[in-house]
Amino acid sequence: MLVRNHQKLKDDYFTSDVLELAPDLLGKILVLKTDKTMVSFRITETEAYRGEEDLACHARKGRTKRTDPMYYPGGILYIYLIYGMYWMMNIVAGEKNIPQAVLIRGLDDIRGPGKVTKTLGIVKSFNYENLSTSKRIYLLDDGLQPTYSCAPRVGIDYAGEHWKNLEWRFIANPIQ
DNA sequence: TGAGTGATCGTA
DNA sequence: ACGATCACTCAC
Repeated sequence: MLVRNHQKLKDDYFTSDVLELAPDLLGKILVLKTDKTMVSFRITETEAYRGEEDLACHARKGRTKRTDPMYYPGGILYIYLIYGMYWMMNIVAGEKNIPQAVLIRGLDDIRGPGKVTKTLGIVKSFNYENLSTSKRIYLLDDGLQPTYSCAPRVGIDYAGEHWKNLEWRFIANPIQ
């Protein structure tokens, strides 16, 4: 059996542009620790939200209390509630003051961003959590880079034709 | 196909 | 202060 080197992903990795980071996160291993348990899943689906000019991005209205995490340097989490029911988990990307984030839409056999957070127990308290220094959540790279396909982003009809049609959703092909 | 649910933000 | 909006899911 091939033994791979599991490398924890650090700050620098996350400051690249969201259009590089979002597809690159496919295949990375998300690790979540509680007092007694540790679970891990591979990331299988992501979506990119890119700056104030992106009319699908929350930051299109500028920096507010809600969008504040996106203006941090890449590597922290941006967590928010949608439809009154579902927590969404995003990994902030890019340099400081450039609001970009990657929505985690799927892990292994978990499809849908609401199910992802429900399964992992991700709630508002994970907002601003730093993936490089956190003891309870971080990412590992074991070198696997799945091939993937692209598609338009979901649930952003309000963003207008241009932004709606961009294929900024990345779906990993099943791992052999 | 539409009900459920509540934080957020624009308009006052 | 109120009301519209919303990176969703599940049951019909």
